[in-house]
Amino acid sequence: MSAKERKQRQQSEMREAILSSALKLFAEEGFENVTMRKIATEIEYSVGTLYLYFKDKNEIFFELHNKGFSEFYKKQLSVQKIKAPIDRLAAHGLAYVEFAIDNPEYYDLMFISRAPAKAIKKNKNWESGLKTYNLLKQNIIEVKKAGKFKNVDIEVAAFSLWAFVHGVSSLYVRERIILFPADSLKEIITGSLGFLQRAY
Amino acid sequence: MSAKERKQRQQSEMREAILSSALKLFAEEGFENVTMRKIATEIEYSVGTLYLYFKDKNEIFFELHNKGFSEFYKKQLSVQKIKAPIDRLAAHGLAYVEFAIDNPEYYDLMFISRAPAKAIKKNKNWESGLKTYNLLKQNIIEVKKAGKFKNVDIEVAAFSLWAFVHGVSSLYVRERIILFPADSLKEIITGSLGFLQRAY
DNA sequence: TTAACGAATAAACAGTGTTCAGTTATTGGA
DNA sequence: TCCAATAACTGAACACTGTTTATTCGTTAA
Repeated sequence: MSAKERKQRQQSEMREAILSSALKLFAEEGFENVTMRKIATEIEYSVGTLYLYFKDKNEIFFELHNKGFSEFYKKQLSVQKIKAPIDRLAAHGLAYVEFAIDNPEYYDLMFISRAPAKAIKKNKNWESGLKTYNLLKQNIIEVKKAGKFKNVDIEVAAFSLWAFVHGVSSLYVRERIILFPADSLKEIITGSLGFLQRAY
Repeated sequence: MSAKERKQRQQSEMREAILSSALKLFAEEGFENVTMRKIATEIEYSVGTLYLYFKDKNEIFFELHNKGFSEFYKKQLSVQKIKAPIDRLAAHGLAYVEFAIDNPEYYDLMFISRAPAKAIKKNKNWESGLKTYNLLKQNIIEVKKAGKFKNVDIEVAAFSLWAFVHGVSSLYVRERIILFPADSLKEIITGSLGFLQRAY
């Protein structure tokens, strides 16, 4: 059945082509400026063809959302080599914010935008997000073992830390930190990460 | 010149009518489902008329954004009657998150959505936001006087606290807390506000 | 060779924000 | 009271958006 196999290969190649074009436009022009027609033009097919490979626009961005999470997880893992639990947790938070600053479009898609969130509910594929969240919880457990975080529920601590780094990241991504002069921005952000360590 | 005065009054009445229709639709159907044609139908005028009173759709939502900030500020002020600085700051944070939960559309417009942010840059009217931010800083200063928050820069502390409550609020508003069962949500949020107090 | 099937297309649909020539209403002076 | 000038309003049209579908084209299997 090599004919069928080729068909399947061609199909997944087409999906891949659509995704990488979408990704390119997405990075260049931002989420809101990516249209189905632009993607179609980019891959040199007609608009209708896109709908043979993806249910709708949300499904395309849901796939990019997954790609984002995969890179995100990789970045988080790179921090795990740090031995001291407390330093590791601090680096974890910094890595989180750095990802958002370096990949604002991805971060938007993953944690702010509503578009792919709709697709998530159906696919119940928040799995990728859970994996990184469990990494965080694991690091908190080890900090607890190291004697800090006494009398703090793990769930509460994890959510709190997440909320904090997400707060910093989303204020940055959605440009709500205009208050601060651009050069003091980095200082404020790292300072604020240091601030949270007082809660340890 | 009472004729001119009447003209001006009629003009501002029309703006008000447009805004309250937009607000109504906005609260009922959410930001994305409010169209210029729907607003026009609501006030029983044609679409074109809207553009005689507002430059574009963003300008309408920029005004609603201002209304939101006004209510927001009121809510923040209600906390100022608390005498003990530390309790007051805690209540301040809680009031912030409560506002977001009770007025998700407003919160979205004020701190997440990109639409009115475009209008902000031109009108440089972030003033309303600054007022509430200064309130926060004032409360931090008083907590410092009460002997806490030693060796912490006020700017850093203010940004950190803001980022934290915004993190909680925006995760809620954009529905990224699906992880947690609905009934434990409140517990998590209040618990997380308590967590931050460890940094005091 | 031909019938069947799958892939790709292009036109059309219903919706969006925005513009602007044309119509109507209101005004203030003769 | 009449009439020009001005202001207010309209709705059709424009250029877009995502999505659907009848039709065409190329490939495959008998």
